[in-house]
Parts: sequence; structure tokens; C-alpha cells
Amino acid sequence: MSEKMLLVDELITQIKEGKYKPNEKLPSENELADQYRIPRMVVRKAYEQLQDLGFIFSKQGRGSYVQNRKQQIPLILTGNISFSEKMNELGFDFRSQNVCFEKITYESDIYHSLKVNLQDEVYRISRLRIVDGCPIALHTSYAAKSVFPQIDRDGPGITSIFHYYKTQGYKEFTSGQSQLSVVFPNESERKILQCSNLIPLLLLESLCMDKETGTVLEVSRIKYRSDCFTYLI
Amino acid sequence: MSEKMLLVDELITQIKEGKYKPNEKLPSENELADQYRIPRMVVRKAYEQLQDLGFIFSKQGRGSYVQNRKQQIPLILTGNISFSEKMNELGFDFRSQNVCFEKITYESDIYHSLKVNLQDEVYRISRLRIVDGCPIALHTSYAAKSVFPQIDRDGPGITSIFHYYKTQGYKEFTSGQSQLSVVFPNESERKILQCSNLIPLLLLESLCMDKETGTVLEVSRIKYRSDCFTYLI
DNA sequence: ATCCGCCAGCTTGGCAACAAGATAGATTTA
DNA sequence: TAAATCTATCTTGTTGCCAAGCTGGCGGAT
Repeated sequence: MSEKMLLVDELITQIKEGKYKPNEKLPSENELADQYRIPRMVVRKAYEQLQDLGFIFSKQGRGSYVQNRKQQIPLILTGNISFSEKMNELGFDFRSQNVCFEKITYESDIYHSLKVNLQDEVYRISRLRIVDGCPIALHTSYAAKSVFPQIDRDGPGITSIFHYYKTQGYKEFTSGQSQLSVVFPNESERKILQCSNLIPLLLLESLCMDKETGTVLEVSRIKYRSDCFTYLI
Repeated sequence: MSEKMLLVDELITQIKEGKYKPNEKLPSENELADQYRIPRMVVRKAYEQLQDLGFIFSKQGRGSYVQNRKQQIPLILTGNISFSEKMNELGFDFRSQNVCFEKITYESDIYHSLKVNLQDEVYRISRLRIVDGCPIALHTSYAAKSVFPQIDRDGPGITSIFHYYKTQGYKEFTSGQSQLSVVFPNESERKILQCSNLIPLLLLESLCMDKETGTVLEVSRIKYRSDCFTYLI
């Protein structure tokens, strides 16, 4: 197993160093196997892992090629300006797309964070963040009907949640302590974010509260593709 | 390929839900293959990926077993108190170990950040952070001899770098803007951190400066095992 | 009764042969 | 001549078989 890992390490280094350019063909499995005096299956497994990691893609009958990597966009995590403002500041072609709106079944941690009880209706609103045509983050908000009585009607049209909050009479916001962790995408997230299964996602969880009253407006969960960003904090 | 990913997803979910307990034996490759009506090779590949991800381990002739996962320790990232202070605050059995001290060859970004010139000697000091006997972070500092004239003599004995700075006459520190990204461990990092190759590491890069004079004391690079922590910011 | 060795049957690991897809060039055909 | 087809050869993908390792039970020797 270690042989595979070492080969993966070496190939990643070579790709990053630019020995192989994007869309350039890599050595065939047999060539590499002969070169390193290792079984082809080891090279195969290494190539498969590089595919999962999003570094290369392979085509039967053709060969394996270097995937062109996303640029690393520096992103300011702190401060409570909205995502679109952040991106516009940096001068990126940015758009947002509502991908999902639905009522959720009871989830204790979310209901607890929102400070609502079991009978309350809670809705999930997911927006996909797209930069230069490339989906780079999935922003999911959980909001209660008891705070936003018309959420079930308005929900499907929301693309900027901060804007919606303002139309509902909330002017200034504070965010609770944010929690950061690393997760891998599940099936649907892979499809939506168009990434392979070993792209780590940076998960940022926080609460958004009304500055004046302290009302919890939403539980916010943002999953950023870690291959697209570096974060400044 | 998609079949493998779906199976990996499902098995991870089942492990997290506790369907399979730590050190419990998983179904054999053939059993799962029969159950899901898929080739054994698909199950094999799924199991191999779960090994790389640190969820299971396999023994030839025995079977595959659930790896007991590390607990998720909440860690406060912000503030400029030292790592050991942070951990003591949380009441963890914490120790630190000097794993490496050596002069580095020229690296433009580090030299630039330290604001030193090509002739300067720069040393790398790496400390391994261990909680409850489990290595969870690798803290690497780069410091110049022009700032710490006796660094080449003192270096090997340093375990707390903040303490060393204080002995050198620096009292208060500020940290520059921190940059956060996600990387995978290389060969030596895998060995030191005792983790498999698909454990994402949270890389936190920052500068440490003397509050009074603004002198850049070090470039700091901390690699945290993402399976051991959640981060509060 | 107890111990030891053998063997059958399970497990994961590895490999070689084959399948399938693509391509380039030679060859055939209109 | 030009287009179509065949073929040799390269590529990645798949499969099935056997090796290697472990376990438990059976049976014979002590």
C-alpha cells in the first residue's frame, strides 16, 4: 500500500511543479510500471486515487490526463458581510443560484440552535455559489416559520438571504461563534458542486442573529470546496 | 466508479450511525458483494478507500474492522495565546515534542515573509503536538539567525517557542493575517502524525511579530489533523 | 485427558489474461 | 483520387483464479 502512496505523492508533486501541464497526457500505466519496476496494479491504484482527488482523469483506450486545477481564490472569512459582497470586492464574476427549498423533518441540533420547539416548521434553503462558472460553495440556511411567517411562500425565490431578512424588517445582524471543520461531499453535493469524492469541503457553521433583539434568524452551513479557496482570517 | 463512491458513502454513514462499532468486524468482501449484487472488486476498492480515509483497517486472512475514530476536540483558533495554553484551558493531557531542527535552503516565500535576504540563515523548528498520546498537530516555525543570533545553538532544545522568544527579550506578540487552507499529508507527515494519506490537514499559516518593534519573528505553519478537531473562530 | 499437527474453509491480497475502447496507418473499394 | 474499411497496436477497464494468511475443528499420538 505504501508504494501506491509514495507514487501518488510523487505524481502530485510533479503535477504541481508543472512537469505535466493541464490536459497533457501522463505516461501510460505500463510505462510507469516499467520505469519504477512495480506492478501495473500499483500504478493503476495510484491513478485511481489521483482521479478521486481531482488531479487527473482517465479515458479508456486513450490514456490519463492532467485535470486543470481551479485557481485558489483568497477569501475573507471574517466579518459579517454577505458572500456576494465578498466576491464582488475581489472582482470575480459571481452568481448565486437557488438549488433547493424544502421543509425539513425534525433535527434536534438545528431546532435547538434556532430555539424553536418540535411543532415549529423549519425550512432549508440552499444556494449554490458560482464563480467564473465554477460552483465553489453550497450555502444552506435553516429558518423557522415562526420567525419568517411567509417563508414557505417566499422561499423558492430567495437568492440573497440577507436581502430577504431586510425585507422582513431585520436591519443589522450579528453572527454567533463560528465552527469550522472538514468534511467530504456526499453524492448530491458531488453532483451540485461538480467535484470528485475526495475533494475536502470546508464546513463553516454559524448562527445569524438580529442585532437588535437577539432573535436567531438562521442556522447557516456553508460548504466550501477546499481546492478553490484559501481563507484569510 | 460511481458504485464504489455510493458504497463508500453508505458504509461511512453506517459507521457514523454506529451500525458497526469500533473494532467490530465488517462483512467480508464476498458477503457485501453478494448482498449488493456487485463485483467483489467494487467492494474491495471501497474498503481500500475507507482504509485510506482512516475509517477501517483490513487484515489478510482475518477480515476488515472499524477503526476507532479520534474524538473531535473543539479548539479556539483566534487569539494569540500559545497552543499549550489553549489545550490546558480545555483540560486535555497535552505535551509537545521537538521533532526536527535544521537550517533550510533558500525558499523565496519564507525569506520574503521574514524580510531577510538571501545570505541570511533561516532555521526550521518543528514541534509535534500530542493530546492524550495522539499526535494531532505539527507546528513548524521558520526563524532567522539575524533575529535570533543563538538560534543554531538553542534550537534543538526548544519546545515552547513563545517561551524562547521571551528569553530573547521579546515580550508581546501580534500575529499577521492568517491564511487557512486544506492539504494532505506527505510521507513524513503521515509518519509523524500517524495518520493515513487521505486525512485532510488544516494548514494555518501566519506571521508572528514583536508588538513593540514590528520585527517579524517567525513564519508559522501549523498542520492540524482535521479528524481530531473542530475549530471555533 | 491433553497436546500437537493437519486440514478444510474462510478471509484479504495480488496477478495475469482478457475485454473494450481509441487511433493511426495500410489496404481495399467505388 | 477519395472515401471507406480493416488491422495492428496502443490505451484503460474487468474478471477470475490462485496465493497468502488466519482460524477452528478434527483426529491421532502421547
